Amino acid sequence: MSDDAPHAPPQTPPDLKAADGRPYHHGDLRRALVDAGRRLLEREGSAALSLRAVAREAGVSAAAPYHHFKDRAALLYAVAHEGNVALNEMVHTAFENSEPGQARIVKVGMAYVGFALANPALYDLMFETTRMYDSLPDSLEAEGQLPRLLAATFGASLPARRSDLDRHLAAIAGWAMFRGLAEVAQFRTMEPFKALLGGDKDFLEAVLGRLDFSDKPAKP
Amino acid sequence: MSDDAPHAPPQTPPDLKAADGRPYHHGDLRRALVDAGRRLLEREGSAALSLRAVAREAGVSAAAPYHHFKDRAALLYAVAHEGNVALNEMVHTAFENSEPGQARIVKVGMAYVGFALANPALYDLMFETTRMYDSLPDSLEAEGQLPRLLAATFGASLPARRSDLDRHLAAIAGWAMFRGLAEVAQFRTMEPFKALLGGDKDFLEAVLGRLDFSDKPAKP
DNA sequence: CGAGCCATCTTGACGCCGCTTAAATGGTAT
DNA sequence: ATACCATTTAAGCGGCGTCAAGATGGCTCG
Repeated sequence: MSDDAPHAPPQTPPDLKAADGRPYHHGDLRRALVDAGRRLLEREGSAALSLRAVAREAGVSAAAPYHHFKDRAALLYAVAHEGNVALNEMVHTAFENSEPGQARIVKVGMAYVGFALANPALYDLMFETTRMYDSLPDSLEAEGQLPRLLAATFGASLPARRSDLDRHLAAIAGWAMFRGLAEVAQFRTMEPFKALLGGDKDFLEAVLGRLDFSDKPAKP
Repeated sequence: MSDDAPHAPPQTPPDLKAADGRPYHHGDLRRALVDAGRRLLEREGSAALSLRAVAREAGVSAAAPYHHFKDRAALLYAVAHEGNVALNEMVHTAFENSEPGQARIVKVGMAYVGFALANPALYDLMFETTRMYDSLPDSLEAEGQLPRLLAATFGASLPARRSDLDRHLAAIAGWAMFRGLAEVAQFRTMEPFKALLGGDKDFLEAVLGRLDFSDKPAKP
């Protein structure tokens, strides 16, 4: 019933790498598996991300990953986590290189959606696993930081007198907008607009320009 | 190379049901399989939607579905399609029972997101398959009608003098907003807000109330 | 410096899956 | 009644996730 492992807990955490020196046989198989996963993801799409394929790609037996990942989902989490770190970094940079307000919203949004457009397979994977991250402890730095960044992005664009609830609702709406746009922007239907506006970048800027949270009460 | 079947083309289309009378052996297995799929979806989630499981649920052999669906994806399409018809109907009703402008945006949005909240597994499936619908011929009524409804919803809320491009961009932004909100609204993180505001309905209304496309040029 | 520990990795196996091929079945039309 | 042919079944292939048991080899401690 407790949160301990079923058998006697070992001295080293079970699925964390050795932390300083390189581990025993392979030389950090966990790292190699995640890298193999990212390679497979780019090469053949997220459907090809099987444990066996990843093990094959890393040159180990089919059961080897089970000493580093509890199951297939755990491996996907690990790959998606790296994506979240990268996305978080891009959004963070966009946040810091912009002034508060509408301009920042557009810049952060373009960073977010641009990442999804540049790494569609990886973003898909992150997307699929987000629902399950959501019910994990928030010890995952990158996953927790991103909502906070967005809250800051949208919250700060509101007039100072507005309530905390208003800020939160604005952040939620903005987050939803980014996620939705990241999805829709990949649709074939969008290509005419992209062509008309001169590419992904201008298309995103035009759509994000429609967002305005400047001054609107939560309950009319 | 042609689009004909590999063997001699039969008199009736291969994967459409018999259209009036009930077919040969089972009595409309295609219908039964889709129903079994929806049942399984609600009971065990979209991961359990295997062809074998659906066949088992319908009480036929594992290979039987292949005479009604080209592959697993085709079955998922069929189930998702029914979801799209239902969603389309709800959105259509919301559209007709509202005045143009901000009020309609909120009503249509609540219908859309409300459907996703009420049928999470089905919406997920629709969501996953939308990307592939997008590259299909638009002979699918419900799938094509929904974007048009949203375009009307957002386009009509713009002042008459605005350009067609503006209307389209507004529709895209709105569509993205709905999709994103349908996703985010299912997160555990949203529960405090829902509790604070008094439930799903008021939460959605509050967030959707943040959307404003009333008067904003496409290129500032 | 040698012996043993124990995490790591392999081998082999089980059940489920998507999908194919060939044979059986049973409405329907002649 | 009979022949046709769509429909369904039976059997099988390779791939998958996962587990149990054994082999391997780096690390630690005597």
